[in-house]
Amino acid sequence: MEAFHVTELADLLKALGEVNRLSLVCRLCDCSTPQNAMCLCECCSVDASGVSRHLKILSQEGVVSVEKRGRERSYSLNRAYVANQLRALADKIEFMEDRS
Amino acid sequence: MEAFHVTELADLLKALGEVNRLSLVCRLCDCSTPQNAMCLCECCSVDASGVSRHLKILSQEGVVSVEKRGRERSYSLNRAYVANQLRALADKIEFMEDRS
DNA sequence: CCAATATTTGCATATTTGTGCAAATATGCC
DNA sequence: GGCATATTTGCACAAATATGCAAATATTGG
Repeated sequence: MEAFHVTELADLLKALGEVNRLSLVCRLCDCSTPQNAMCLCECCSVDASGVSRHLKILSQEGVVSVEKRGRERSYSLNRAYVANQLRALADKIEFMEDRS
Repeated sequence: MEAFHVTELADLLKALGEVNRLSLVCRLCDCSTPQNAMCLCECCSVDASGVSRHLKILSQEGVVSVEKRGRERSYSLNRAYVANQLRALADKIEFMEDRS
């Protein structure tokens, strides 16, 4: 029985493993308040439509949450979720499972 | 000044974010001794040449180490390295940086 | 040296992915 | 209502990626 759903975890890592998306995530790391997409455009080298698509992928993978506010959408990091997933994998990798 | 080299970290995550490669990594997780490629073939749905290519990518990203032994190559996980990278990202994501 | 085994590489290919632009959509503001 | 702003979507396209097969390479063991 696999402790991980390999496919789902791979999807999460793939979402994080693109440089512009990871830049978006790093940018959101340092924001205490939710940010809209226009503001996030500045941190990566794609136009608004590209940012929109990247944020959609991050949202689908649970990396960010989006809240509609007027004509803007505010994005915020799901810090605990992402950190826990990464740490779970780190633990699996570092500490071999006991198979007694 | 960025604590992370975003590009390099993205490359690592991308290497891990493919389902067959992550399967290989998970398989190596549970091995106390280095494994050869033939043996690793069983855990993912690609032929030997595909496994060879995936292992090469993992090796280039520092995920696995390879040791030549006769006509076989033994692969082992760089547990500490990968775990530390993942935890560093987890920490950055979870704990917002102090900008005092 | 030869046969067997393990791995890599060249080639072709199908699929996915990232991207920009322009158009469409949504919504606030006057 | 009508304009301005924010975001999404359709389309086209180039580049990257994953894959299998067959051939090449490496190396062991007899």
